[in-house]
Amino acid sequence: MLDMAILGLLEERDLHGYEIRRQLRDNLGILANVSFGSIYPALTRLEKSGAVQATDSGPGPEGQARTPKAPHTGSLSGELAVLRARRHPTTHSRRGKKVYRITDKGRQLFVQLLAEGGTLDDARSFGLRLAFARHLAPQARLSLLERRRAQLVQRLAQAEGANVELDVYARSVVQHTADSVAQDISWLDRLIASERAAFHPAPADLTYEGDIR
Amino acid sequence: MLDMAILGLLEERDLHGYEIRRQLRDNLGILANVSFGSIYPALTRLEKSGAVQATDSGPGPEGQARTPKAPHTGSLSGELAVLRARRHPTTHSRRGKKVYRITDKGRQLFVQLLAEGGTLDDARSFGLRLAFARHLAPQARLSLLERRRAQLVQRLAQAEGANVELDVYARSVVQHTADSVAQDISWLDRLIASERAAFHPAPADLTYEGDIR
DNA sequence: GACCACTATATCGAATCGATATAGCGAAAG
DNA sequence: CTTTCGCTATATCGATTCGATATAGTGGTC
Repeated sequence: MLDMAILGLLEERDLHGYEIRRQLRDNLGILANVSFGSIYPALTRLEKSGAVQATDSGPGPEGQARTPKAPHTGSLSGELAVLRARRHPTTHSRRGKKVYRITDKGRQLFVQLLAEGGTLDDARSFGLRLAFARHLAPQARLSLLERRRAQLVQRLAQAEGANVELDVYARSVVQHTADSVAQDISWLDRLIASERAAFHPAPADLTYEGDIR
Repeated sequence: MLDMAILGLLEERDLHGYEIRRQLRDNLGILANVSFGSIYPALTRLEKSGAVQATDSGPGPEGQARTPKAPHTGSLSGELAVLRARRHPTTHSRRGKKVYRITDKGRQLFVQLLAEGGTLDDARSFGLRLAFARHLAPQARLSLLERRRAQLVQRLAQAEGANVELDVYARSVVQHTADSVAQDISWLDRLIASERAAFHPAPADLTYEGDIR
């Protein structure tokens, strides 16, 4: 789920982890607040699978590899930090920016994740998918919306006869959630209608121009 | 989060894992669909912490199994049987059940989790908390509602100026999510007003000559 | 020069999910 | 009668995500 979002952002431009998090938080923050504990592992596995490439960007415009200057702070804590870092020499990274670039394989994976991947159970996952839906073909976009709609309708139907024997608070929560789901459905209905209108630009026009089989 | 829900159910009566899942799904399913992969580990850690006790007992005192006369055929009947079973949950007491009972420590933990524990970031967590809010003291209940409200207001404010430079789909998702949050807030407002009315049972207590409408 | 806020990467443990394995049992199907 | 099917019931595994925490460079302020 997060992989898809990251790839979607990298479609626009190359980014490093911190920037990815900021863009997600600033633009889609109300939808999904993603933590670093998710982003960095996600970037690592995307790189490992070949979907993105990391380019170690230097501090200056020359972009050369940074000279590994030792932390000569003179403080005791600094020396201890160096020792600790040497004791765990896993990649022992210098704190430079790692700028990631999407590969062809990544673009392929992105569209696949967008169209089929993952569940569209929760609003989080579906919302992120829809937020990048401009990268989908029109019929795939429509299919995404309709599948989500069907899922919500089913969820609503299941909750129909369940309100019995609940106290005020539980019933209020269930009722409010059901109302929210109903509103999600009508929102999806508007989106679906809009999609169909874009696909058939003259729905009430019965001339021979728009051939429908 | 799940621990709280399990303890809340066990406050009512002793249950085993499968029943816990069914009750959650049937009653609060629209809110949170919990999988066995969460429930059984949760029960294990609750038992390990002393909040619940497992009694290896067979069929409990409820024992009255309804005889399901079901003259149905094939796979279609299977679906119908599922639907009917959900409406009329029959407690089949079968082999090797682990029935869990809440302890005093568990009741203590339950109220603590309900009032303070965990984040109330997502609707899932808060909804489950509120669903069991009858076990809270009135002022703790009010505090829960108000903290959630403040959190949503902040979230909404953060998303104010973020709509720029998003395409149609992303903007639609963000806008719809913001609308949902706004509706959540007014729902909370109604609940808070209702709580305050219950706490001050005579809001129209007008000693002076006043207008009562 | 001390302090603080922001940028930046990384790791850890815990919680949850979805899939899967295993098995008993009742009823319909053949 | 035996097979098959579906429901009940417990458990585990790998993957993902979160929140907390550690580390460190940079730039601005008092």
